[in-house]
Amino acid sequence: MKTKDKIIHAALGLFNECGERNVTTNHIAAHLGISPGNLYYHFRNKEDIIDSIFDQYVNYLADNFQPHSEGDVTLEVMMRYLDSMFETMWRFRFLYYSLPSLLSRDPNLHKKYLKFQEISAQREVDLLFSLQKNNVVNIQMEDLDELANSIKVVLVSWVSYRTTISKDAKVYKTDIYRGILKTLFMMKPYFTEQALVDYQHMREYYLRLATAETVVPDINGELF
Amino acid sequence: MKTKDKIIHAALGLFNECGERNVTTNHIAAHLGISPGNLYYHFRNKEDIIDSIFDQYVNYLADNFQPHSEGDVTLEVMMRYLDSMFETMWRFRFLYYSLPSLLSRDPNLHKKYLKFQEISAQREVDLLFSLQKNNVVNIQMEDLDELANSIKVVLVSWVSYRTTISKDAKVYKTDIYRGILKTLFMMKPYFTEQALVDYQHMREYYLRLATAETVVPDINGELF
DNA sequence: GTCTATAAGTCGATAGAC
DNA sequence: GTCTATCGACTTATAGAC
Repeated sequence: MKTKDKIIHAALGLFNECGERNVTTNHIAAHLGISPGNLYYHFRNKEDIIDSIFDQYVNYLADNFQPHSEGDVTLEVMMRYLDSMFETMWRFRFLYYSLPSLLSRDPNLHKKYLKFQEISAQREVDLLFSLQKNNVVNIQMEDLDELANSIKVVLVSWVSYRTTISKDAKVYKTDIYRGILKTLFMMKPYFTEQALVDYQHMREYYLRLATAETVVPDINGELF
Repeated sequence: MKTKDKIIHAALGLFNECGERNVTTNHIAAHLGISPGNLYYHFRNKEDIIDSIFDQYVNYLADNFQPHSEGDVTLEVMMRYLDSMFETMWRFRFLYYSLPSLLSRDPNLHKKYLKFQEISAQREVDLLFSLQKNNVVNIQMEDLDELANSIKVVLVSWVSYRTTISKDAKVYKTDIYRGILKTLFMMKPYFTEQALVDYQHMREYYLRLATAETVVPDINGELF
């Protein structure tokens, strides 16, 4: 792996583990066993590193999200979407750990973020609309946008929320499944009777994952 | 006003306006026209200032929240509760601007926060339960806790969320009313038919407040 | 209580040799 | 590409005079 990629990789791992504000360029260099000067040969500054990670994040999500086939959009398709969203947020969780602070310090990143949010908001509305057409949900048209937005709020806030109520101020993988359960629950009042059966199955599935024994993250496993 | 109180007051204003991480003890002192040494005579360190503000926050909420009378708990009572919650979060919005970062740096504050959250969570469950008894909402018992929790997630995340989607990375008072609308919307599927009429009225009321001309906050008005 | 002055440390970033 | 060495800016916090 090239040094530039190594830096991005190490930075992501350390940011996720310790929070971006607590990780200096010196830390990243030391962690890789390279000099600070070398790091600054590859990146103009710390912001530059974060920007690169954000680009990876957007690409990662684009790769892992199959645009829903024009066929039937079932609850399962919706779940795959939420799965992939939460999975990505786990992988890049430092971004959501203190998003306001991150964005206020980097207007360029903020612009990119807003653009990205606009796209995913539209995608969620589309998904709900398709669920509607397939009789999975029954939502009044005037409520559809707002439900999609409510789900989005919980989605982007989840990592941060779980961090605040965690005794050791950390998120674990099981927290992610709880997030999926939470968004499922928010859709529950709108499910049609036949979809409610599927809801119960999915709920049980994610509940099992959410209550699985919490594995203390291994920093080496995280980073390499 | 005593110097100690002046410091707390100025710190709160600056934290809200600029974010706690961007405000140093020197900034606070300079803003008040006192010396850094003087500030450190009154507070051991910055953490000490934040802790004092948090205590004010808890007291403020305790004062402004009238424990719901044992009489009828209507939708209006619930709204007064949400009103006062959001109002408090506006007044102390810097706390929610980057809560995870704040709490991870101050374990003592984290403990206090968790205790406080536990109390308010229980209060929200109680409120929903009372609404249930008064035929305002109709919620299956197994869903009551989860709905209360969902509302709480949106509540504590709202300031942060609105900051991220704001073009200038700031929250305004109108954002607060949108937050109330959002929590109202989350309860909507559970309202009984007669309560839905009240819902529409309240929705219109807060919608007017939310879409009122945005007033650019005056830093002097904020601080003095 | 309040001030001035400054120590002690951190962090981002660069210069210049190899 | 990588290293060593270091600068400058900023921040917290304290010592000691008034």
